[in-house]
Amino acid sequence: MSTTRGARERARTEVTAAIKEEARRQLAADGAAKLSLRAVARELGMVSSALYRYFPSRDDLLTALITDAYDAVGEAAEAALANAPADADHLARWLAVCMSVRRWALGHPHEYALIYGSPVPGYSAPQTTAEPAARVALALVSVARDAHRSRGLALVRIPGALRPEAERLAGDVAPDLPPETAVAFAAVWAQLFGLISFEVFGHYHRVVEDRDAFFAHAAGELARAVGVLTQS
Amino acid sequence: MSTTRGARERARTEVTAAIKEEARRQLAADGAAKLSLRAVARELGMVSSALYRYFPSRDDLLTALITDAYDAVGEAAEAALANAPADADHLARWLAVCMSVRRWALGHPHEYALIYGSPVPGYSAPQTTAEPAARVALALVSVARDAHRSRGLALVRIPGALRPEAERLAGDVAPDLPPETAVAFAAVWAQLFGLISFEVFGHYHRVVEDRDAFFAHAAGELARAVGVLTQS
DNA sequence: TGTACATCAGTGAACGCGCGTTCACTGATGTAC
DNA sequence: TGTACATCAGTGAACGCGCGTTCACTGATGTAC
Repeated sequence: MSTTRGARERARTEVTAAIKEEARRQLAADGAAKLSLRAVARELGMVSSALYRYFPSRDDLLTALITDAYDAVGEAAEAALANAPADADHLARWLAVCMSVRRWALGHPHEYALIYGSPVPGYSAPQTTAEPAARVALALVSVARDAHRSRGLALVRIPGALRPEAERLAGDVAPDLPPETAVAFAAVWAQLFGLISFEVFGHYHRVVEDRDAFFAHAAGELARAVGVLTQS
Repeated sequence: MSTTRGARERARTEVTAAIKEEARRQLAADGAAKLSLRAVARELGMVSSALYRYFPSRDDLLTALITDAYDAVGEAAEAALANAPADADHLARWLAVCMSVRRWALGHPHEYALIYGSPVPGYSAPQTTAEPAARVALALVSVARDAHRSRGLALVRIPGALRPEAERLAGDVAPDLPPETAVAFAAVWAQLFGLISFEVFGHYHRVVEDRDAFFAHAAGELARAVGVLTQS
């Protein structure tokens, strides 16, 4: 009984996955704006109206892709942490996370653009995406937290005007970290994606050539900016 | 003769400007992907085919908007430099440039997205856009150069692996600056737009609240990262 | 185990829409003699 | 200064296309008794 009922459900999740997979293929080919339910259905050999059994509208399909993309890059970041060699110090683990995010972005430029590029016009992400969106940041925070615990986190300074912001931010995100670090962290978080976006979106063209070395160095400087040090 | 001939030409530039203006309005309303020649023509009371007297295709109109956007933000940056108080030190001038870019971005989010967001799918910017695209970076470089001339630029360090990249980069962009600075500068350049993009694209939602103070602090840290100091 | 009924995936046709681009044309504005 | 011709902006119709979404339907799969 549970197996037969499972059969229908299994079919459903399989078709849902196939739809998303094909949608991702088209995303990679033409970008988010041109993603079309009809084209996806066509490619899957279905009639376009059949997709409405799985996604109530095009926007819902987009939302699913966005959530998946956040989860994918978040998973990459978490895996980088989990797979770091046992003797890796805080800086090495920080770099591993940054590099895994960059690698994912370069491997999935259109999915990256979907979540870190221009917002899709007329579309506003529902609350649901907030949690997966935080995974990369949380992976980095956990490195800072480990460093803090083992006295490997240098204290950074912030202007007095940012004190209240720092307290609030630390309270929301990482109550166990110094508030100053939380502010530096937010800046570094945005800056990391600045480095990656410029590379993925083509702004390094004719500017930065040795991109691996450049990124490694820049990501290391970001670690320094939040106070993550080499010695563990 | 030159006045009459000027009349036709003046009309032409006026209509061209009106088309771009309306296109920018629609860009702000619906985003680049939905920019439509027909809608622009309709709004201007023209027939859609008439636009082809001014722009040979939709892509050419987009290119014009992109060039204009780069010029607009570049002009904002240059104006910030030009209007800085005479007694402003290097750091103050650096901050003025950064803030003018941010202000422009927040005031023109869709034009900003056009140039610093996801690349428009199927569209590739012609060489023509390269020069206006460089204006913001050049304004910042000029601050660093002034600082260097007046011994207000601290030397930064880079790993040996980046030496060749640094030499090449400095040679291309700023032969009068130390190569190490050129590398730091490229990173800071990408990071500045990371800070701005996250704000414009909504990633600070429920994260960073006091955005003015936050940006001012972060931009100051970027100055430090390239070695631009307070004392002039 | 067998039958009556409910659920649900997928069909096919249709609605109404907007798009980029081409083309032959009209009529006004500019140019050359 | 006047006239013949060339240039050019703008028109209106048309081509061919794809889109999101709705709706009544068929037929297979699952459920309850």
